[in-house]
Amino acid sequence: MQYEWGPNIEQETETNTLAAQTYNKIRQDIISGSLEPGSKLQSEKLKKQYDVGSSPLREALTQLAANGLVTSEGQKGFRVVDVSLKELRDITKLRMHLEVHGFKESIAHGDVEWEVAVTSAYRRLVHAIEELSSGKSGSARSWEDIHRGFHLSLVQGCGSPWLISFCHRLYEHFERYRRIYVEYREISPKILEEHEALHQAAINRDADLAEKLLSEHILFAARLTEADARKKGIQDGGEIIAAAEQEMELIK
Amino acid sequence: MQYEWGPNIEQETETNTLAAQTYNKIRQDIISGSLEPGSKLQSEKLKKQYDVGSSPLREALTQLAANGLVTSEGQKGFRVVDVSLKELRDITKLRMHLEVHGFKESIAHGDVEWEVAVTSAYRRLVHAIEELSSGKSGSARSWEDIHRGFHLSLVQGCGSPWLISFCHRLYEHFERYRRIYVEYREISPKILEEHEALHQAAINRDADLAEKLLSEHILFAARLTEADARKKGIQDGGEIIAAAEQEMELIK
DNA sequence: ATCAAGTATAATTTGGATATTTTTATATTT
DNA sequence: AAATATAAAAATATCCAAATTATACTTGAT
Repeated sequence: MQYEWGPNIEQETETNTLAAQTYNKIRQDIISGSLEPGSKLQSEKLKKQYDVGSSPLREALTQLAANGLVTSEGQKGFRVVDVSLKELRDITKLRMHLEVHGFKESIAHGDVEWEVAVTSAYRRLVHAIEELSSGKSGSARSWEDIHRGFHLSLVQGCGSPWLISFCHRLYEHFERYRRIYVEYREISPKILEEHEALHQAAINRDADLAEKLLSEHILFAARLTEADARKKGIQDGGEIIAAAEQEMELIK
Repeated sequence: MQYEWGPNIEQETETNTLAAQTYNKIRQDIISGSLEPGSKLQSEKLKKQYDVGSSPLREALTQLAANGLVTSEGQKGFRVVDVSLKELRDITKLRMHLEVHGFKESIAHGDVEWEVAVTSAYRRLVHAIEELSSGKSGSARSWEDIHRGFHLSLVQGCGSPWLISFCHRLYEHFERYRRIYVEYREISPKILEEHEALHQAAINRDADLAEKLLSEHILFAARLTEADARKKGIQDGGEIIAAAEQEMELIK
């Protein structure tokens, strides 16, 4: 969150403290699902696994806890935060609300720098899709990073560092659900089309279209995730109706 | 953030770990302004001041950094996060956006428990005002806690733990600006009236009125804070127009 | 089966070791 | 002589490993 130099991408700088490196590694492992939801994070095991001492590890876990990827109870250590359909829906609704708001603000107030950033992110996305479909997977950044980069670029121009940081956090948690539950599919032409449309809406500054496209895009991803999560037997939060779908009605 | 037991007040449980206690103390001191914005947080001094060792202190600071009250740069330690009019406006806009949204959601979906909670929070507020104006200040909870309790109760029924947690964080940061800059005034009858109106709107489930009242309430507080901040020479973020005021136009 | 005491395990904290940054002093160049 | 560059010293952030304290488990008695 910085105001002097304008809105920025949340620091991904390779901070060299052990604690920061460990934070990134564990974060990756939680989002990718290799550290399972609800599982206990025992310090001794983690110290061996990530080859660090107590202090950096503890610092990493504390940070993760503050970001909501880990829970920390009293004197009982840390756990990977649990998952539920209820929370998936909550995250989805709020993502729709905030990202759409941020996107429209970007469209209203974003400067040329923002347009350039969106286009760059879009080009990287296209490039990554081409590489993936042609087999060679050797891109520097991962598909996940590039995809996140595009979505966050849309709100990057809104002028509100706070809103941007909230969108980051929500995206991160949403991504965890997707990576845990959605089984890999070929990247369909539909994906490319949707992102192209979003890019166009941004460049054309078409706020209404932007709202419609982004809402649908997020909701579609959420539906897919929820469907696959059900198959794999995620615990239901106890509700029947996907509240996010109601929200959609308002848009149509 | 918990889904099993429904929306809840962010844990204020007296966790007994030293780190948690230290976190609370430093947090208080930052919000109250006794630890000045931008000032360096030197570990040796803090260790003496709060009478703790390195690890709990570091843990507290790490947590504060993740919550945005503290910045931590590379190997250069921690600082109290700086203030600017630009950020005050950002927080204000987003608070208006999110708290109003949460309040309306509470009105739409909140159950009886929520109504009870709002009324309780309101009664505590009235009681506190009476005590303050009659001189005896011996209430258990501080005025700040009670006031925060009331405002957060309004969004408590919205059914979205994520939205609630965002409102918490924004309120916390907004409160810091207020406590640092707004010079103490008698609690005017206006304050009591405004909160009574908010309470009534909640109980009557009047969403439109709720939106109007809460927007105005937040904006009024922001104006007051900004005015006093200018007097005391806060650094301006470089903008001239209070963007939040535009938002108000939409409501009228 | 339930409870209590004792043991084992694991989280938290302490205090000090290591590595980095900042400051100060000295030397070199313009 | 002033300014810049280099090197030593001080300050301070980060990290580790041992000591402490709290929780979880086991065992034996009621």
